[in-house]
Amino acid sequence: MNQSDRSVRVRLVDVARAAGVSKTTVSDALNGTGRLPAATRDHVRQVARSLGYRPNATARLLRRGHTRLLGLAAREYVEAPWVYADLAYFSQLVTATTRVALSHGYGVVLLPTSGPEDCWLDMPLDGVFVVDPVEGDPMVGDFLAAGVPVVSDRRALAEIASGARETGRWVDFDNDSAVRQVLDHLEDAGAERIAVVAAETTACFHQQSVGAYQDWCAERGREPRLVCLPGPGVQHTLNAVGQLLAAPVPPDAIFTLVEVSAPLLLDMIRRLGRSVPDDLLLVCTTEDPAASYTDPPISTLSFLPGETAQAAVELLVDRLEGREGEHGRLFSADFQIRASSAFPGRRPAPRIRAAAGACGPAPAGEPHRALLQGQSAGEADVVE
Amino acid sequence: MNQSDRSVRVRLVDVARAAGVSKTTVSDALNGTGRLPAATRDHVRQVARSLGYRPNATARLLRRGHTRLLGLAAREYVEAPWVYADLAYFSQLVTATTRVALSHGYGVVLLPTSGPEDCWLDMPLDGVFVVDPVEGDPMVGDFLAAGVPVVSDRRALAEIASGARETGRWVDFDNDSAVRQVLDHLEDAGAERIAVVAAETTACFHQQSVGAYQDWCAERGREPRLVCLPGPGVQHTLNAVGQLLAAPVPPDAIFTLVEVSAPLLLDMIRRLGRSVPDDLLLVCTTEDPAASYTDPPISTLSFLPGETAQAAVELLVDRLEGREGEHGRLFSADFQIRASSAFPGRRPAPRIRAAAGACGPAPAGEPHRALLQGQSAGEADVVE
DNA sequence: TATTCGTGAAGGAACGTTCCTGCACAAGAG
DNA sequence: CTCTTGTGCAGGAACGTTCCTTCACGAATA
Repeated sequence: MNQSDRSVRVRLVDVARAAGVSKTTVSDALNGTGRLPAATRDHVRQVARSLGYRPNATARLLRRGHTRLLGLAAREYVEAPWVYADLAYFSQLVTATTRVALSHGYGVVLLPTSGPEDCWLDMPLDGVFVVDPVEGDPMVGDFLAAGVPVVSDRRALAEIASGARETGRWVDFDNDSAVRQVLDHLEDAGAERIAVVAAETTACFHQQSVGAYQDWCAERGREPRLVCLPGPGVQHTLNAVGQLLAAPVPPDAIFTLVEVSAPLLLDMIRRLGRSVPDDLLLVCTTEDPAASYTDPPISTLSFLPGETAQAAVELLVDRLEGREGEHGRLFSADFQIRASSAFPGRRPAPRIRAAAGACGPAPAGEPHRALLQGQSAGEADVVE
Repeated sequence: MNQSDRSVRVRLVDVARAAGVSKTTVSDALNGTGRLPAATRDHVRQVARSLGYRPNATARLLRRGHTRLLGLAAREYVEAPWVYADLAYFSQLVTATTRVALSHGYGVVLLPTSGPEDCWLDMPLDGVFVVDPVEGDPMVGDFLAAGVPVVSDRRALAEIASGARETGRWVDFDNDSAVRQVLDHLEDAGAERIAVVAAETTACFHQQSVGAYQDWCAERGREPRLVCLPGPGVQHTLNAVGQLLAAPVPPDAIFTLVEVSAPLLLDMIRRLGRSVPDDLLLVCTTEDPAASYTDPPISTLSFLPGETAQAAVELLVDRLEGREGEHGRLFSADFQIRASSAFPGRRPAPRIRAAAGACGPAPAGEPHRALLQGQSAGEADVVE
């Protein structure tokens, strides 16, 4: 957009002059507004076309007061920018966000996760979706202070800037309940030494999940078998599993909290001389549909990036367009039980299963009550 | 950005009034421009901070004349929007585009692939990267006509709007050469019945690749064994492979042109009673690093989404910032030969291998000459 | 004939910045 | 004392739209 371009670019007034009308008339003719006879409208349109006129988006935006642009930031790996494209969760989240935003007439801008302070404020955004914000996230604070509506996927961190005019919206998952659901299932299936593979990040998701695992073990007097990966990449995960299986008393179930190619993990386990599900039960946290096509099919825990993104965008758009809807939405993870997590020939004990999908803005505290109840009492909604 | 917001939002003039100076002074103080003593500058800055002033991005953009926003559109599945997030190629391309753009100070807007005519022109973009444009792509034409620089990943389609002031830039791959490289390799390894799994799309990439395969077969008097998938998804690919292997005289090598989870494919082939590479050689077009961790590791053909995106963005940014650099760049695909594509105990014949990586704006026509030469003569650059 | 009414179109003020121009004043040079 | 030079700041014109207000004019009505 340099000097030569600028001078050659045809503007609204140029069309007006060429058509022998005022710029108001041109604007009205092109936008379908105002009171104009069809003849004038057509004439102006034809002149505009022949001159190759294209409205300047920025000027229009300035006048209209909104940009119809939503920001999307993935904050999890702010400090050590892992290539989050490798994670199906993120790429599905990005795609879904874009699709839903577009269906509401909004474009999506991928935001920098780092950079000069405040640099994100230079972008003309109507609203922002911050994925996995960090503690006291400055980005969230900045946007709220600037009056830009924010939706984040962590309820606890949504309302950072307490003095701001804006108040953050949120979409969240009940991680604790999800992890317990998987662990309970493995326990019911007969597993006695459940190992967990997690990542060594400060991300809310991992912290909460690992915490839930440790609590669950403590409640039962079991020793946690936890491996935390120092970084991303297939190799680390394979190493971790190898290490687990090489122990004197190896685990009889593995639950991965990091995204890994499920078929590859299965192949790897076989190469180490174990068989799923005969020697080892397996549950993977993954969004990769390949997991259901292996032999045996692998049980998966999904955090529904599509649904999350859809809810987030809708929350944001409602706010932007003045519809005062709900302020947040709590989801349950989707646990798909497949052959990889049941010892053959052994029938799992009946168990309560929390309903998957949205469950509304439930009150905080004891989010996994249903599961605990199911464990002690065993009423209603018995699955299988 | 409704009425209440608008009235409450603090503008440059508000700061000026509060600080008792003119808006020029405020602007200069905040931007570090003009001739101002430190005292004034600090005072203004403090007042601005205390009022919570945030500059309006749109107004600034309008005045400055550029938005520092780049558009990114994936056109391949315009008509039938396949969920391209499932394809590692696309998600890596998106990530790389974003990363490189940000490193140059540009944000990236994900563009709609369909929608009301011209709707993409409503976004305030400095330039656009159109991935896999269709024949006579209106999006490319519109942007060029509007004076927005475009870079696309198909050389042939880059310069659609012949009358436009702008002329498209491009990044491209030598598909023909890549496909022949793989086929030659398989032939050298001893394969006699090479089957290809492709997708039934109008995308340039598939058309060219399938064409290259058919030509290659014709040159040798071989019968092509081609399966075209009717849609995306794991299931179709698995079905196709199953169908191929169920033939009376099954292929002894499979080359997939569609993205599929390589470990899953391997698992699937084993379940059908075949062994890689003993009964069947395998080469997969994929960007998934998991392919190199299986047993045996799988040979892959990669179209280097990261490098492509980087080159595209740099081409675009050079143009935007007035640096008249190269007009396009031709890449070679990266063929990684691993154990899955060599019959054990058989040593492949020596072969010429084209250098991977950028090879500059080579003249069009007979792009695979090097390979053909290598086949007949066999000079220089022998690999292995 | 005077008054209303609807239609077609023009003029110009916003939107909130940036930046060019110019004024007042003080200090130094002649 | 006058002329230059430099500093510190203010005024206001852009940027290219949209949209509110006004106005002219012909037709229908009182």
